[in-house]
Amino acid sequence: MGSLTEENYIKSIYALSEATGEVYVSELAKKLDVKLPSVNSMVKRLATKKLVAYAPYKGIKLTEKGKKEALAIIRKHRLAELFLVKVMGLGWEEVHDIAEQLEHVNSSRFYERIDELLNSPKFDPHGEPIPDSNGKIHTQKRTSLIDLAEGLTATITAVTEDEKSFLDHLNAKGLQIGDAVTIKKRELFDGSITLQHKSKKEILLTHQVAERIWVEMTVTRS
Amino acid sequence: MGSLTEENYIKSIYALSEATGEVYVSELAKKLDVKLPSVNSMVKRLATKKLVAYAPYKGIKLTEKGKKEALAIIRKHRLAELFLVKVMGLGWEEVHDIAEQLEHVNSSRFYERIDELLNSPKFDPHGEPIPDSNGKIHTQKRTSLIDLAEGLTATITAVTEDEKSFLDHLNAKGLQIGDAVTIKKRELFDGSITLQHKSKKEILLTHQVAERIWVEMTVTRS
DNA sequence: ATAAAATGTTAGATGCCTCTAATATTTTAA
DNA sequence: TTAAAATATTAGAGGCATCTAACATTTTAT
Repeated sequence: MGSLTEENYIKSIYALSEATGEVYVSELAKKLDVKLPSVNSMVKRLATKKLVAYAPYKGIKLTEKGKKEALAIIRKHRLAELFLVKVMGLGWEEVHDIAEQLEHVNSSRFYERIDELLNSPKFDPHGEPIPDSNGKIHTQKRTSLIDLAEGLTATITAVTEDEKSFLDHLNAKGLQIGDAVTIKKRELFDGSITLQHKSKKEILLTHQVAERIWVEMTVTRS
Repeated sequence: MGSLTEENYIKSIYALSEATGEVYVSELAKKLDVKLPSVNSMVKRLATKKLVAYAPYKGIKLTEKGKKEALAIIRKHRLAELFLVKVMGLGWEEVHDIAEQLEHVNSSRFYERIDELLNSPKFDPHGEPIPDSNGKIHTQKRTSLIDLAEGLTATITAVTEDEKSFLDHLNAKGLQIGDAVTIKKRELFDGSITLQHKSKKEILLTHQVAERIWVEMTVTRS
């Protein structure tokens, strides 16, 4: 087990490499809110521990060992988020910061039990996949709001994006996980979508927002 | 908020001072499993932060500020233990180490919610009182197994002692929080007690063990 | 009352993680 | 193609938390 700081570096390197492939010292410094030399010396330490492969002036890459550690932390983070929402009844927009701390708890028993209580979930409340205990991510086809034709009804299952501003936006519109919505109108012009919500209110979502909302089709009986 | 290490020092100083009044550098070193000079320099740091009062070669005392911080940590520890047992279904003997980590989580929301879910509990699963959010401990008369007369029936509500060996001992005897027991026989000779348990088994407890078990009298209707 | 034992402190070093200031390399643009 | 801009590294220092070795004080027991 590395230190808390080390875990945060590993996690950030993983996240950045998922997003952009290569990871640079400057990006990492920005993400972790530390200065360049701090990153430089930490990356060197991580390299001696064989957690990253690193050559000066070149990008940073996680080794297999590093990747495994990253996935273990991400698993804990996402399990924690789901647990905070489903078991503890916290709002999806307020769980991220708590999960940032819980992800560093070192107790297989604790996370085993969370996994059991949640019935080995595959996605966290923001729609991100939860790696299994071996670090394997089971990706699975998912349908976004923008994939639905007009008139269809579906249930919101998750959202991507951890950002509080996004989650607050959805809350302000009155949307929650589990809500049933019907596509009222799809604007060809700007890709925005008008929903019919259970509250009977009509809700207008921009394309940018709608594509981040995952749904499950409501089965229509014949 | 102090560092994790600082919190552990504060907590240990509080625990030792509860047990013995005065706290000495050597006791603290033993409890925290570090060498004397480490304690010495940390205590000096804590003194400059006004968390402890300290004069060389004299004992260590928490200031009001230090005491407040200690009680906040203890509150979090005990809430966490109860939560792990009651909400997550973990065994009382396995929650201590996890709570040692959760007690450092910095989120009033998290602990507010735990407190709510547990309905503002007054005692943790080991029978220790839980300070309220102002650091006040509501002590309250409690009845131990050794206070009961023969023939009386009561329900186990908690135990003192955090030690795994003690908790394992009780588990081995088949005793759990919530179990109803009847006092079958009290030995004058050695203070041991024979219980009638719901499982219909008779259980023999030494005085030393029985006095650490808290019970609530079962109300007898007329 | 003093020597031995127990306890506590100081000095100086190390690892982790961060910083600023100075320098080096790589990329980009004139 | 070379100067400017962007990016990365090194050097050196500081705070936190720990250690070992050497020294100081207090307690205890003869």
